[in-house]
Amino acid sequence: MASNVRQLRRDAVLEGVVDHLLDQGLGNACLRALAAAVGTRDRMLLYYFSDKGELMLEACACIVQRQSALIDKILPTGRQPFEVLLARMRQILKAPDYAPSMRIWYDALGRASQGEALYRTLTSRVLDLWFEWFEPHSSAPSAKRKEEIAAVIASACGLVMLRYLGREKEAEGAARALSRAPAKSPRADVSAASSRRVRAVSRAKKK
Amino acid sequence: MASNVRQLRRDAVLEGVVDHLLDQGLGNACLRALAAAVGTRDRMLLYYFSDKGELMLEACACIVQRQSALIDKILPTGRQPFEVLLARMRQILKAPDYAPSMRIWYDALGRASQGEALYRTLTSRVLDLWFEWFEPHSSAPSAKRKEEIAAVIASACGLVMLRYLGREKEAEGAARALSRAPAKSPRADVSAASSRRVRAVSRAKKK
DNA sequence: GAAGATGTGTTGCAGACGCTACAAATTCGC
DNA sequence: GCGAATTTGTAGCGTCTGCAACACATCTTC
Repeated sequence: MASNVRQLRRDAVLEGVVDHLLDQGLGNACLRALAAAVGTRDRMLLYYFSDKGELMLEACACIVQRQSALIDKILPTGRQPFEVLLARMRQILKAPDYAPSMRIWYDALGRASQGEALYRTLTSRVLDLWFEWFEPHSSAPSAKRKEEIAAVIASACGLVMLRYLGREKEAEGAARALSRAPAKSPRADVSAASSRRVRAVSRAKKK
Repeated sequence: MASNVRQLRRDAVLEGVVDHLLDQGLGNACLRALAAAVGTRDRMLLYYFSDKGELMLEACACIVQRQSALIDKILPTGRQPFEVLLARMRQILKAPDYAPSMRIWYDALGRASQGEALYRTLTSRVLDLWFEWFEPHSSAPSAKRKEEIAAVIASACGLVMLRYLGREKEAEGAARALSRAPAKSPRADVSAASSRRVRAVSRAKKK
């Protein structure tokens, strides 16, 4: 019971820290600043969490969970082709609710690529999450499903990267190009087929 | 003449700093460590460069230049379709020579997405470079060329991201999926056409 | 209401960092 | 060879960071 209260307070602190991280990014988040954002002192953070590392780990886990909840609301039901999934993934990543986590994603990516263990596990976990999310939604034959999902994730991340670097327009164009058949100009039939699919997306969105 | 010598020494120091950054990443690179790597003291770095910021900026510019040289060696001549360009871009980004700059790229990306001005200009510059590189190499009609190039850049970055997060296999699969027509399963004709193109890639590589 | 457990505030250490002050050494023009 | 400018070494300031020590407050339990 006493420890129950403690847990509640700990969770509240964690929640506050997460909010602050989503708002400010994890770059140079120091204990004192985090504590101030939650309305307490660094002393308290180290009281609830053994370590700054533990705090960050739990905070990131919390962020992943929030992402998970968010994405569930947006994913269309039923199996969909590449273009639809890509459009949806982009829609998710662009959503105002989701955007802050994307900033954190890139930050974690940088740290992970530098070998920091904490962020390697974090990014790995998020990737797994994404793969899981799409598994029941891809219309690709099961043999190629994983490939197609990976393609969706990779291109969506690339597109959002362009966006985050201020190349919104280029990202839009690239999305269009990716949703066309690779052999677009000489094959009217294919681009017609793919634009039929694109229309299917917008219909799906309205529903 | 004296100032010429100074310039030479400055360049040598810069070169050393760049090597160290490529080797260790820019995460938490501090003046003292950089200086030690070059065989001097932080005092000297601040003698040659007014600021840590100036040092980092010039070092990053230097890295971009090295990238530029590297990529020129790999890009195929003549205009090529999406799949070929994508394959080439991936080849470039995967090249052992290039890998270290990719780590730095992600690092800079994280910092840029957090608003750090220095890294925003840096990433922007690299993007421009990539766009320029591909401009004369895309076989897309000029109206759609920029879109297609953006698509190549975005997907390649996404694929390499997967790679860097330890999803080599998934990245390979995704690359295969992206080089197929989006509507692969129901359309044997299109996938045949695209695999024809893939074969063209390997021929181009050998040359 | 005393004794112990649990929670909170204050203070500051030890190390890292960017950067500066100041002086010694080296180089250069003459 | 000498005076002056350039180049290097040393020391350390001021700040920030994670974290610990210690004391006080509050609560629980009997």
